[in-house]
Amino acid sequence: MQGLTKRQEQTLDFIRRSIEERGYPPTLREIGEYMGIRSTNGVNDHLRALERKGYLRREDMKSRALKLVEKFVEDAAPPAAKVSDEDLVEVRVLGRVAAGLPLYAEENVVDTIRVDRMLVRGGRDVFGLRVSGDSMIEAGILSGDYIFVKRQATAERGDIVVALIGDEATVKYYFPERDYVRFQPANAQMAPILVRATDFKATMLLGKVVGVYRRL
Amino acid sequence: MQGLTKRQEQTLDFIRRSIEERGYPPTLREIGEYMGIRSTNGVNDHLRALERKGYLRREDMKSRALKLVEKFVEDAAPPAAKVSDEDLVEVRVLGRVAAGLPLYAEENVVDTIRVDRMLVRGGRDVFGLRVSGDSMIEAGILSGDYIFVKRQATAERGDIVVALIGDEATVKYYFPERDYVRFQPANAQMAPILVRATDFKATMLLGKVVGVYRRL
DNA sequence: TTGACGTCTTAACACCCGTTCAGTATCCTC
DNA sequence: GAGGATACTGAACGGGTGTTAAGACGTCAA
Repeated sequence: MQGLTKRQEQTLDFIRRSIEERGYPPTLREIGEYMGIRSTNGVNDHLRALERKGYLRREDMKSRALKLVEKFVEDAAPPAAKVSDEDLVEVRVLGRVAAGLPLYAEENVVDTIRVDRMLVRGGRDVFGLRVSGDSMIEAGILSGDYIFVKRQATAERGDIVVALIGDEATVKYYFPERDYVRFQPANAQMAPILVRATDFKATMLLGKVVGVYRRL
Repeated sequence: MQGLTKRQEQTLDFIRRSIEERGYPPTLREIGEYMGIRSTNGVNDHLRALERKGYLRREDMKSRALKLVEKFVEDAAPPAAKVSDEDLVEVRVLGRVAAGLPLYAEENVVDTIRVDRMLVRGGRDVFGLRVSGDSMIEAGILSGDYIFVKRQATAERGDIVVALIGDEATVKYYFPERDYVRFQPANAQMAPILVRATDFKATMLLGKVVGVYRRL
């Protein structure tokens, strides 16, 4: 009678992991989300079973009041690899690309996010933008993605850059040619933008894209 | 500067004891009752102070989501002045997808990176993987990208998931059909992988992809 | 004196969360 | 075939809970 079913064991495992990794037990709905159970009652059934079989204790009407019965607690000391704060970079998200924006305005900071330096190599002079449009879809940059841009006025041929073209910031491949600069979309249905070399000023280049992030 | 006041220390002690003795952290009102504070906001002030000084971590809008910062559980070394960590999530990068890997092996942690919670909504149960291959190229996931995976044993139709198929972890779209589960690549040149429903076990689903990162 | 900080109150709000009820379906055993 | 676990869905209810606003009081340093 003490045997657990597969689902019950999964439930118990999840609770155990939650306590170990987060420091506090999950709610019914958190368990349900992990297990793919839409109903809190479905989860409750599992908890009642675990309680009845002696693997778990609960207190009525309290959130997260789950306690594993001692003999089933695994005491595995997690290493908790510590990372120093010096590995962090603060990135200011300035706005949307291809949206006609005053990029340098301090007030325009939409958000500030922090990521590991490992992810945005290129030092401290990096800012973030939100992408609008499908012009770089074949380079794996979709509408809605965040891009991390290292501020620099020059770029290598073939880099993905953010450029200010006619008061609008856009993301494109950068191809300097003999008489003009070609800003090439990564989308077969879109034409490149050509800027005459004489019209091209370095200040048009806002920076080089060093990272892409997409939330799903 | 970083020292605790008498009340703050009492608060911290109570939280510590609550976790040790009951197995889960207290609510604001439980703390208030013990401390003789009638107002949840009074308690909140203490918690904010403890958080700011680095003794405690909290998650927004969650009940009992208190966690003692580990190094203060035992020794009382003063905390290094740090920017508030409350918005950060630690993600363990476990290895490469499509590379035949023992995913759960503790030794397999390739790296630990920290990103803002904003970027990986889905809580703490998220791990990272490095992508190999072009099977999801049309979904904007390229070879070499990092993906962030929320651990869960089920998924919705159309989700991008990480699944264990024949000892290999792969990233695919998830389409459950009547008699089988279809794992669909986002690449017109690749065929879907079909798994008979009778062969399909929930443990094959490692999680759902909640984020993509690419370093350029 | 002013200002920053710690401490706490009252109040209101909105979401979180466990509980319960009413079903459906499958599998197993007697 | 009846009965009993197991494993859910869906919905509703009500109290639990974190959050925020606005303010009061005292201490301590500038």
